[in-house]
Amino acid sequence: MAKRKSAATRKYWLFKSEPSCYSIDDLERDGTTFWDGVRNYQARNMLRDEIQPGDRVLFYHSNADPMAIAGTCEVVKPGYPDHTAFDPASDHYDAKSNPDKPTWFMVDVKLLKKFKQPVTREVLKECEALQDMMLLRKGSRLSIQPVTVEEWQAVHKLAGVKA
DNA sequence: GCCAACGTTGGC
DNA sequence: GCCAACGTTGGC
Repeated sequence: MAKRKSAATRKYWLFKSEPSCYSIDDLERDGTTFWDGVRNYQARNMLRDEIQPGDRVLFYHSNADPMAIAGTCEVVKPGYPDHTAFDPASDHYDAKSNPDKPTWFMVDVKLLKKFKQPVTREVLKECEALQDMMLLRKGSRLSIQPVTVEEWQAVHKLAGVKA
């Protein structure tokens, strides 16, 4: 699998997590983690086929107070089978999935930056440059979403951080 | 292949 | 806690 190394070919994404499940503070503690538990085919396809080492990720806290982009991370390992699907003890267990023919995939990410001031959903909604952002569309439930470079930059501007 | 019923997500 | 949007399931 070819690695993306240059900024020119880098892609940008947004990953959602409920902080009660896994937060940016957990990632700060761990440094690197595997992004398990995605059980949606559209998101799976991105994890398996599109997301590459060197790609950048906005870390979004969903179902939280406040809902916010809490920081960023970098993909360090491309898609590989999500072993939690085979573990009956896991919350993400999928009885129908088969280790010989994995259905669900995950990637590894490492923390890049925890924003000192998380960029809240409220602030995102007010930003002119983010009016088309998938995250802000009504009924948008995908937990893995593509982000444009312009959106990536706009979020950093709001965070007061160099992109 | 259609579609109603159901379960989940996630903002409000 | 509510409920709209969405994905999945299963009967036909």
